[in-house]
This record gives sequence, C-alpha cells and structure tokens, in this order.
Amino acid sequence: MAEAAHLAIGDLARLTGTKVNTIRFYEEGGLLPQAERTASGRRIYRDADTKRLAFIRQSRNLGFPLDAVRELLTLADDANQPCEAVDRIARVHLAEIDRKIADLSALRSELSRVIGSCSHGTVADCKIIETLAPHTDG
Amino acid sequence: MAEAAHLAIGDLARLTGTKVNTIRFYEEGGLLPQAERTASGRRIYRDADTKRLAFIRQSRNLGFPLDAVRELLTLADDANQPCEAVDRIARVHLAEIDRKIADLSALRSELSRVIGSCSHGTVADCKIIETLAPHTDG
DNA sequence: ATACAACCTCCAGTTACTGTAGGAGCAAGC
DNA sequence: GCTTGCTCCTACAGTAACTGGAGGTTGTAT
Ligand SMILES: [Zn+2]
Ligand SMILES: [Zn+2]
Ligand SMILES: [Zn+2]
Ligand SMILES: [Zn+2]
Repeated sequence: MAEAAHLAIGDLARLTGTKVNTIRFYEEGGLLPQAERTASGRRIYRDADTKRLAFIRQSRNLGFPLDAVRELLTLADDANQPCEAVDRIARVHLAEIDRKIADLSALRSELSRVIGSCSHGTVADCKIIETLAPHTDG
Repeated sequence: MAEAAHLAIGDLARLTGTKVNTIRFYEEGGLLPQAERTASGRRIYRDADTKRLAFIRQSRNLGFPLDAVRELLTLADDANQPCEAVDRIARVHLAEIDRKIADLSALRSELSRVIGSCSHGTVADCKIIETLAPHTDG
C-alpha cells in the first residue's frame, strides 16, 4: 500500500520510457486526459495515467498508428463488450504490415538485381546508373 | 529532328508521371536546376530536364531517399570516375531496406501471435487487450 | 542566497510530398 | 474584343509521430 500519491511528468516519463515532450504531445492529441495541475501549473499523474500511457506505448511498439490506439483505448474501457472491434483493428494493422513487407521485398529484389549487375568500371559503364537513367534506345 | 523546343511544367509532369507541385518541390530542393522562365514568368524545360527528372523518379521508385538521389545525380554527371561511390550508396540503401524488412517481420510475427491468442469473448477477457495493458501480476 | 534541475509554453524541424487559396496568363470561340 | 476555362504563378498548411530547442518560471539542495 506504499504507493506514491502522484508523479511529476519526468517520473512518468522514466517509468514508461517515454520522452517528456511525447507525454505532452499525447495529452494534446487526446490520448491522455488533460493532466491535473499543481498550484504552479505543473502536471500531476496517478497510477491510472501510468497504466494508460503504458497501454499507448505497448500499442505503439506493436506498430499501431495513433488513430488505432485511440480506438483501442476506447474499446479497452468498455470491458463487457465483445472484442470483435479489437480484433478487427488488429487484423487491419496486420494486413497493413503485410503490405509494407511485400512492397519492401519487391523493392529489395529489384535493387539487389541492379546492384548485382554492376561490373565496377567507370560511371559511364555503370549498370546502376544505366538503370536509373532514362533509356534513349529505339 | 522534329523535337519540341521547350516544354511547360505541365508537359514535363505528364511526360514523367510527376505532379506539377512535385517538380517545383524538386527545383526548390536543388534536384532540378532553376528553370528558365518565359517573359511572363512561366517555367520552361528542355530535354535535359526531362532526362534529369526521369532519373530522379526512377531513383525514387527504387526507394532512394532524396539525399541519396542528389548524390547519385552528381556522380552520374562525372562519367569518367569509378562507380564505387554509386555502388556504396546502393548497398547502403539495400541494407536499410533489409533492416526495415527485418523490423516489420518481427512486428508481424508478434502481432500475429497476439491476434491468434484471442478467443473472441468480451473485452475483459481479450488477450489482445491484455497484451497491450500493463501486467499487474506479481 | 545561489545554483541547478525540472518544469512550463510555444514553435520549428524531420520526409517527401500534396492540396489549396488567391491571383495572373493564355488560347479558343463568339 | 470579350468571356470561358485551363494552366500557370507564389505561398502556405497539412500529413505521422514525434523531437529538440528557446526563453522563462519553479522547486530543491546546499
Ligand atoms: Zn561498381
Ligand atoms: Zn557501378
Ligand atoms: Zn476476438
Ligand atoms: Zn479479443
């Protein structure tokens, strides 16, 4: 039961591995509620804030964009609903990741091919440069 | 010999599949030279500009960042140099792509695992939400 | 009393564009 | 000659998610 009554923004930052500016950024974007303030205007946080920020950070670590995190936070607050919406958000995100991987893989294969075609002469003969330049044959 | 003497920015845009604003953006960023102007201030382009822009676009299609494109353009103008520097830029870029693919693949596998663990009950029991929330066990 | 750390607000910068506002120029048709 | 409509011009805001810094105040420790 020996819990700190409240935390300063720097404490919260340390606890969650978040930059102070980022915490303020989340507040501005509505991901965290407007923090209580001391008489002199400093932000005060409690356990619930720490948990909420940890949730945000974990979501970000899984790559969810902030819009998705916002939705996940709302859903998480409604414990009795079915988790369908949660699943859907996660699957949409997974599909997006798959798309990115596919794009990068195609790029990688093309770039690798181009690099492999270089026979290390002068720029005039370089196949890499040739690939980039417009083809003026006809 | 029936070549157009000069092109308007819209013509260049059409020829290269580039947005007009993007061409101006490249000029501002030094990737394209300051365009000649008509008496009324409109930009004029010639074949060399079309080629340069095509080179930029092709480089971008291979994912090179603009800083790299700038270097590649400089190198391409110096035909007698060895192409070492070109190769190096390309390989650095390839390494970056590989890094991104690795990051995304790790993310994908973790996210996929999390999604698979959901047994479709209420939010209170959802393993996805549980994964995102901080663990209060001990 | 005096450092010095930590806090505050506001704003610029990152990447590579994209879109828009507000205005001027140019070609075609009448 | 005039209007219509397309293209062009500059300049700036917005995108995603922060990050860093300037300039100023507050809290704490010596
Ligand atoms: Zn080479
Ligand atoms: Zn080469
Ligand atoms: Zn489910
Ligand atoms: Zn679930």
